[in-house]
Amino acid sequence: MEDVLDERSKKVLWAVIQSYIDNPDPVGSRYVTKKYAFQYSPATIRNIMADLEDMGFLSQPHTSAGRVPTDKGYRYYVEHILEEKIGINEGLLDLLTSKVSDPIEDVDFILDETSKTLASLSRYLGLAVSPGPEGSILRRIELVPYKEDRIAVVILTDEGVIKHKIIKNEMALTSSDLQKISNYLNREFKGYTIKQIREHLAEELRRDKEMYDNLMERSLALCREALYTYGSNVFITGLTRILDLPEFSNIEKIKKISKTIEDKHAIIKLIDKIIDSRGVQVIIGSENPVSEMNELSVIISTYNEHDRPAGVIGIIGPKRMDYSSVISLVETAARFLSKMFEEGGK
Amino acid sequence: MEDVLDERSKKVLWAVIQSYIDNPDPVGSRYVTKKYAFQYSPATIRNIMADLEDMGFLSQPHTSAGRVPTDKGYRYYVEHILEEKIGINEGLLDLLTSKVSDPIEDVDFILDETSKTLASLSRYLGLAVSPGPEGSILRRIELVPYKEDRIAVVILTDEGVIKHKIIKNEMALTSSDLQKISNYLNREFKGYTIKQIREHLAEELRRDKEMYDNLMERSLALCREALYTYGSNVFITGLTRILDLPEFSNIEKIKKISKTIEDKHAIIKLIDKIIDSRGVQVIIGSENPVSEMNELSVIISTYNEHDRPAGVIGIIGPKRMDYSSVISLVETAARFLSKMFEEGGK
DNA sequence: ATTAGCACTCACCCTTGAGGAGTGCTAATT
DNA sequence: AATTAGCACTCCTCAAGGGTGAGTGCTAAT
Repeated sequence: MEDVLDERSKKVLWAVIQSYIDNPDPVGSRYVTKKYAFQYSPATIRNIMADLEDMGFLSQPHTSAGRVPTDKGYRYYVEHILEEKIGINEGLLDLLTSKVSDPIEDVDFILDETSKTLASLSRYLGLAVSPGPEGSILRRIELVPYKEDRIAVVILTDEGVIKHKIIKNEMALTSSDLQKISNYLNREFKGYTIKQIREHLAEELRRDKEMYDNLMERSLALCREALYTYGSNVFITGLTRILDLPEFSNIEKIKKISKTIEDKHAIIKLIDKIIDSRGVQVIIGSENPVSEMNELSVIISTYNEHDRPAGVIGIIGPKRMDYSSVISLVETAARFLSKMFEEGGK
Repeated sequence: MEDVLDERSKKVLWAVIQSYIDNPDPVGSRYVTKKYAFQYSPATIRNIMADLEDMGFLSQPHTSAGRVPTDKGYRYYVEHILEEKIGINEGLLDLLTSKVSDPIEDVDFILDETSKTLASLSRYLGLAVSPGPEGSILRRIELVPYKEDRIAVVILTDEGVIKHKIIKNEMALTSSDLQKISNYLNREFKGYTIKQIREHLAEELRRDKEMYDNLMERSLALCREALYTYGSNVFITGLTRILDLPEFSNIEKIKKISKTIEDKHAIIKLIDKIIDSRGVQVIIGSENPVSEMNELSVIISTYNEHDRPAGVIGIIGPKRMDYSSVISLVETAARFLSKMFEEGGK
């Protein structure tokens, strides 16, 4: 969006949004002059506001009400008015460090905690998505005999994700068979991403089944089955807190948001659509392709492992959120996670 | 509660509750005679209702309104009026079988699915709690070297619960050390419950540290650390659906219930308090020791593994729920799970 | 270019009053 | 003695009406 506003208009837009973030009532011209000590009279402000409305940055709920920011207004605010220097949120960093660093846990635990911490500091919803199969590098695969006719497959990746699955031991593999298969799989696939392994397996099996000896064939079949269900986990926390916000005094909105939370599938879809660039991204209201979230804003960022985007961390809240502090929270959390995985992967 | 009512009063109480379950408006005398084709006039019904109110089974929101069942009324209804023959819900059984049986999954997946299915059939909240450390029997413990200085501990229990934890390898154990330790732990503790092992470990370590050789000491320390976090998982699903009920048109109630859902700790406490007898239990409104749930009813049942209560399955809903069908759903789910673990444990 | 003045709009809140569902009581009926 | 009809009474619900006030847009003065 081009930077089309003069300084004075920017200030007014800023004041309106600031006031609206503070308190979701339509903002009047008189209030702006008083609260933000403008040098102009309410009448002048009214003219400016009328211009801003013409340009689509503000709107009126009804003729004789004050103005409310539009999505376009928020967008302009985020891009051109907000302070560029978004700092690191030290409080969040301290909290995360104290919560997560001491006992070394797996990724799901860390992400759940991060999501909760983001939720509690922002008072909105915390969101975290674990690394998907695309970028996760296999560290180790372990086959453990389990009960008479089953095998527990445990997959460990570089990020510390542990997935497990119990599969049927239809081929009656013995304990030592399993040992051999594990060794083979580890030798063959360690260091590849889950996605690569999947593709590789699909191809191998298609190409020529007879090419390999029996044990190897079994290994591949096992591995395929275990990797089949490998996907991202989504953590969304903080519903209770968000219900205190005045915009959720309306049942319909609560329903929408709780549906969004339960249907984590939609979130993954959203994230797939959105994650192309790195850094913190801001999705405001109707910019969101998921229509259920058109009344919400989403601030997300990828976090990296070895400079490769792994998963996503973010905050979901009302459109009138305190963008600068939320962006700083998300930025901080993303850096924290990236650093954590950097260290962990050494 | 004693069976203190004559047939006629029972019928009236039944009619009031039935009507109230159908539609949460206070029930009037005229409505009862019409809808349920009573042989008496509204005036007679009024007299009976006044008696029921004196006994505490009904109450009036205000002088000129109809009656509403009290918790005591529901309790009497459940104990003395409800059909005793609670059948198995075939639809649920079919659904569960199709969802859960085919791929052999671990307990957490099965419980999550069961909870979702209960939620969708009842239109209330589905609840499932995985087996805790008390009764879970260790099947296998596996130590896998993970990255340079860490070990992944994987614990498999009889029910198919898999817990994993990553711990620091502070003692610089080699891969073959780990192998030896696993072997030792499996030999020593297989067949014991997690709780027993915990207690055993605590005692061993307290008694005499020098009594054992170095490796064994290390094993025990590792094992202790890994078992430390072993606890029940709680699955609660179906929030979206429950918001459609008229009793949750009130924000305060939504807040309460969402708090209850997020604070799974409270649920575990509730369940600990309540689970003394087997079979389906009904907790109505204020009977619930957790005060946040005083406007809700909870129907729960334990499910067994080898005739030993393992975890809990249930439904949480408004007090005016259709008790007979909900009880039947919970009963069916509990039997299904018990059977599933019976087979799985063979 | 800015501002004061003013008529106008419209949501919000409060009051009022009609309507109606339901009750309790009493007296009549079976 | 139990049941029922009749009736006065209660009190919730809802819609209509009117006052209030915040806020606007326009015009004319500064």
